[in-house]
Amino acid sequence: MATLKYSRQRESIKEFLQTRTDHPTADVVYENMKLIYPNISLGTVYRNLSLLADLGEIKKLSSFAGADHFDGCTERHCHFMCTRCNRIMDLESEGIHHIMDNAGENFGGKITDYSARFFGLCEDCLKEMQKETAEEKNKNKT
Amino acid sequence: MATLKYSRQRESIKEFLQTRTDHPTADVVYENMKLIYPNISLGTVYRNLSLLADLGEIKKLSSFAGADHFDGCTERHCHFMCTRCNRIMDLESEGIHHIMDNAGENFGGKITDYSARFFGLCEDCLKEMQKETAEEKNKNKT
DNA sequence: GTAATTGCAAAGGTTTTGCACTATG
DNA sequence: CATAGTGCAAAACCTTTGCAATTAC
Repeated sequence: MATLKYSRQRESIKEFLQTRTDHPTADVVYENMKLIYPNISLGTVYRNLSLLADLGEIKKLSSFAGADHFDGCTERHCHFMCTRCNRIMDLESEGIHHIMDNAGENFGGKITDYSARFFGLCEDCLKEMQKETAEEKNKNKT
Repeated sequence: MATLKYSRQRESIKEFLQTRTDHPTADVVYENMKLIYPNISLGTVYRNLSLLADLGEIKKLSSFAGADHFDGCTERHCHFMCTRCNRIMDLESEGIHHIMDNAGENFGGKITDYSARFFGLCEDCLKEMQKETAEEKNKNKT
């Protein structure tokens, strides 16, 4: 196995992800890294994101739409994605881990991990929608 | 909204997915459709998969790893992916739907759907691994 | 010095799209 | 005959990779 050497770029990428709660994509990480290292390349960002994920220091969130997202928080937790504004938010989910047991009950293999994602409207969009509905009603009255 | 017209290709794609339980990728669908329509194009397959998913007649399983997978079964259910052979299998999951309530408890928005995926070793791979472990032990003895 | 890491650019895999043509209703 | 759907090819998109130069140890 290759010995790990320090890299400023990798350290910055990790720190950046840890300060963000919005699960940025590789491209967003790249744009932000360019502010610190104007010559950094997208390849370096991808290589480091991949390496950090392998080391377990960040998490890669595949399977939302389009590009992968990255999460600086490595504790097992769930995500919510708003179908209106596409924001991805963390969700308290201690009480959910037990579904691994549920799922394993009628299953001959061995379940060691899971990923749960929730979809719907975030608080902000819910309010927006309610506002719009109210406006619709007013319009119909007049 | 555009009026829908019948298409043999689309019908075949839907039927094909309904006979399969292994969640094929677009490319696998394409290869199988070529047996029926030698001139069918990959673009047509993608367009129809996308259309069928929008109509709710199939389900798109985004990025487990690499290409998207498609599921002819549209009832809400969970999936298991074996980390050894990469097979994707359906999982009984009636008892899991309630996590939507759990997740909604401390959440200001509105949760309307979820997707849960499980990872680990499938029954076959579990047995393979046990066999290998046994062989290792024997080797060490002699 | 040796080997890991970088920047760059080219290539890879997957999916979408513009266009002229064909088939459905 | 109007227009949805098709095949083809090019492009778009996201990610990985080969290589020579740089940096860490």
